[in-house]
Amino acid sequence: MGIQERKEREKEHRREEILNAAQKVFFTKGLQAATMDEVAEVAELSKGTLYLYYKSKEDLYLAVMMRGMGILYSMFEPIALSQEPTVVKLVKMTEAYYEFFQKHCNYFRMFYFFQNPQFHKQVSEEMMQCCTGENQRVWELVVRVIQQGIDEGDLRSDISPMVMGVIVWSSANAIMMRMDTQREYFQTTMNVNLEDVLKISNTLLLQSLMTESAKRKYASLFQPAGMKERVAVN
Amino acid sequence: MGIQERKEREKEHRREEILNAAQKVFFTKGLQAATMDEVAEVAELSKGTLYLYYKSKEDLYLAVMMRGMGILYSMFEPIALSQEPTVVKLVKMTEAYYEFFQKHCNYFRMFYFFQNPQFHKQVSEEMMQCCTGENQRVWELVVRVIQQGIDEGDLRSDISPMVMGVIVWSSANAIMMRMDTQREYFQTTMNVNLEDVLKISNTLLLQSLMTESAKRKYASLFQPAGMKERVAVN
DNA sequence: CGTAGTAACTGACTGCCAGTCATTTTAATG
DNA sequence: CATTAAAATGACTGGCAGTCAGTTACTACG
Repeated sequence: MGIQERKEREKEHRREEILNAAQKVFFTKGLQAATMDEVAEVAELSKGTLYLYYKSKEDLYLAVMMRGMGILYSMFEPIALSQEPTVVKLVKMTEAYYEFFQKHCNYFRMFYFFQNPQFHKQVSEEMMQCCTGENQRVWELVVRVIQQGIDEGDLRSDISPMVMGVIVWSSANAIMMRMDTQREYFQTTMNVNLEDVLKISNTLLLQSLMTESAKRKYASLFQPAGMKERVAVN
Repeated sequence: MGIQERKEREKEHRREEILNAAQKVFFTKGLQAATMDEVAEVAELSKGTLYLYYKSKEDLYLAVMMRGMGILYSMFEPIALSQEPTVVKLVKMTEAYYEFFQKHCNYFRMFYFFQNPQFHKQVSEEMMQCCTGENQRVWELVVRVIQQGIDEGDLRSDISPMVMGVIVWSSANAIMMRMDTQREYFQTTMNVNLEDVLKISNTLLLQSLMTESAKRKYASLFQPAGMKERVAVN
């Protein structure tokens, strides 16, 4: 009975095609302005069919967002699994997240909505669990590296790895969100370069989480984080 | 001609009443689920009248949000103008922001939308400027205090006050947003208490922005920021 | 083949809501 | 009381998410 299996494959393929169409529309229009009619048109299907595969516009939106999470995971994984020193791994992971933000800005933007509780209400239970699961996967990667850093004595042992993770992640996230929405505003009206802000913030936080011995060991990593020069203008 | 003036007052009063009604509805339903019909009903006016006073639902939403900004300003101002040492002021301001978050959570939530570029498009130019102006007012208060700290030698001089402001503000904001949306999630599945995270994050950042002399001077301020105990469970 | 049965798909339709505008109400003025 | 301007109204429009009765395509079996 290869037919059942072929049908499964075709169904999966349809799901993907709908996702491709939705991605195009959401990327160009955003959640609000995108319409299911337009997604249907791009997918060359009727609107009704979309609802056979996804429960709502919001579910579809999250399904696209999950692709982004997958990409982020695939960028973090090789770093986490590499043989480099933990502190280096952490620096590389923050850089990777910034790279993700730059190269996959549209996915990054979708993460906004996941933060908004109003949005949560419009999403099906399953999709929500699916997302938190994917989220968890990425998160565990981060925490594992931090734990390793603590075990090796490079990171302080008086703060739990999860707490460290939340601190570093949240602040990087917040600054990148600002880059996305207000980069020019900060640049022109305040002469603040948000790329510098991100670098400085990451450096300060990471250093304050490191042990004294690690600071000495990895001092060279942070030396050229140019704070003085750019600021001196003012 | 006192009549003109009375009419002006009445008009202003109407505007306020509409705002009160809108606030009630937005606070209970959120932006999406709230309808202009409902606001009209609560305001005991017809829907058309709302549009004589506010250009759109989103404009009305931002008008309510501005009240929140005003409250925040009124909480920051006395601290900024007080005669206490700068480092103490900064600590108090972070505490004040947390207090704002707790007591005026509904306003805090509205700030989310202001961050979303998709939302911006639906707002009139005037209202947008009005908001950024109010935002600026609060911001200047923060930057002024930081500048003072630099001048007095308590804060490092190699990072601009604006950059420091963005770093501290963004990270506090991000963590409080998480408190609002995922407090239980973090508590139950990860045994992370976000109140601790906020405190630790603020402490770490503030300390890394302080000069060596200031760290010695104000060491007592940060001593009891209990990191070890709570975490030791795990 | 042909036909019964099922899975996939369709698009007209419903309900909801933001925003509009012709009409009505209110109130100031002479 | 008549005139006029300002304020308020609510029926209406257009657009969209989501539905469902009906159609089509595909498979299995006699």
